[in-house]
Amino acid sequence: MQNINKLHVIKQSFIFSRLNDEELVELAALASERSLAPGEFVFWDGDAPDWFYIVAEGQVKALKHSSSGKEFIIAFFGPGEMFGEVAVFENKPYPASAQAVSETRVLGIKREDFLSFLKNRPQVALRIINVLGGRLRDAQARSRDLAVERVEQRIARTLLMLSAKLGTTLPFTRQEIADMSGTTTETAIRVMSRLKEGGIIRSVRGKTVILDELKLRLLSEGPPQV
Amino acid sequence: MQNINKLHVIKQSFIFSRLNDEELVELAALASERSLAPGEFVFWDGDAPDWFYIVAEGQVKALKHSSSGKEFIIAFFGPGEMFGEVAVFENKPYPASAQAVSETRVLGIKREDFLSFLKNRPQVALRIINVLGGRLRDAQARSRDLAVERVEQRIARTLLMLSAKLGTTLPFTRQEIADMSGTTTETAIRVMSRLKEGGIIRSVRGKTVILDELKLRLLSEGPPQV
DNA sequence: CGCTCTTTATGATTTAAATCATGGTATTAC
DNA sequence: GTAATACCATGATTTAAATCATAAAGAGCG
Repeated sequence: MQNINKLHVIKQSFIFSRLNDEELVELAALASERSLAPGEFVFWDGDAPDWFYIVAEGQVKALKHSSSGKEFIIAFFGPGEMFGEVAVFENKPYPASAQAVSETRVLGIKREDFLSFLKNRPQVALRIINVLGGRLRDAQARSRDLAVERVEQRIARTLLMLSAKLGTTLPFTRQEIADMSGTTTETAIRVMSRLKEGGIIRSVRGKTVILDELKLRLLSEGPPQV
Repeated sequence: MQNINKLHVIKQSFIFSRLNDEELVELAALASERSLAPGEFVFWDGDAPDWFYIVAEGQVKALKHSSSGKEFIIAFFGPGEMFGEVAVFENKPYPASAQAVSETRVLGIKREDFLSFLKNRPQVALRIINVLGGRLRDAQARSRDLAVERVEQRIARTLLMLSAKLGTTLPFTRQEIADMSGTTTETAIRVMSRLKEGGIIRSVRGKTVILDELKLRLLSEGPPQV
């Protein structure tokens, strides 16, 4: 019944995909499922880190607000991806909020259950290290970009990053792209209008298709005037 | 002889501090020492990830350059801290350069040696997860700051972050603070001159002392006009 | 000791991007 | 089917911070 479904989800996720059947069953027994409507929050920035999550279906975005209330999107997570793990490992409040984008189902595992499960599974730990390493790399590259690149390049990089993960069709509004690139909606619209004119992207309401990745890459790497 | 020294360094580091004597000796045998003059590079952005490092003595900074050559300082590492690990785990080129700040000694362990050592040490893996988790949290918070906060607040946060790690006396020039905060040297000087006038910091050439952490925290959290 | 180099300082000017403002056009809601 | 809402678009204005320019003072060096 429902546990079969959980098994499937767990098996699908990179960090658990190498578990044997017995372990999968054990883990599935620890997991509870939760359904979320679009816009609903899985947890809020500052909540106690009681649960470790995997996306089963749909999409979750991690976001943080500035002191003045502006939103910044840290990442999107799709089926099979874990989130909330940093807080769980450190036993500190979640450092960001997690919000369902679409109709979404997640699997949650209680902090203690997860940690004790992990204690005897070095392979899983190594996989987690891999995932965290990759995210750290991305986060640092992104910091650098936000610190020293200008908007046009930041937006280009955001688009490239997204397309590397999701393919050439990106289901995001200008507002969301702005919130990922550290700029305003208006500026994102302006920049992307130019990209459209240049034949680099095509877009309709809430959806952007990357047409010319090469040009986009050039743009992201150097100022046009060089 | 020299191995005693290595042992000491390894034991000092958070991720290895729980190893037993036998394991420590084994690991020390794998480690080679390297001395660096101030300004010398341990590795460059893009190099093959052949070595995993721990700082033995001195200080190493991780930095990245923008397409236009501007420098961005990702982090400083002191004695007992690991660096270069992300590249080693992912087996991808180092994502940033590592440069000795002062007269520095590091211990290097070959990628394969380190990974096979790790395979049978889940406790070490869990510790690494902890460190990576903490760094990821920091990197994401920093991205948010760079994306949505203004210079004054970013600089305040940089100072707070540094003082949380190193104490109230910070051995950095305005230029370095600027490179960590994603701004220019002039702007960092201006902002810090104001902090000085406000009695929040005291400073002499290349050194800054935080006098009023509370005020600094207020400044970092909200716009003064509110 | 004088010379050079680095760090701090400060003013003037420019510029990229934010902000303010307004309008059109799909989509969804009632 | 009309109203309300979300998204895209563009112009005008403002502003924060970069850039350009110049200078002084502390450190290091021959």
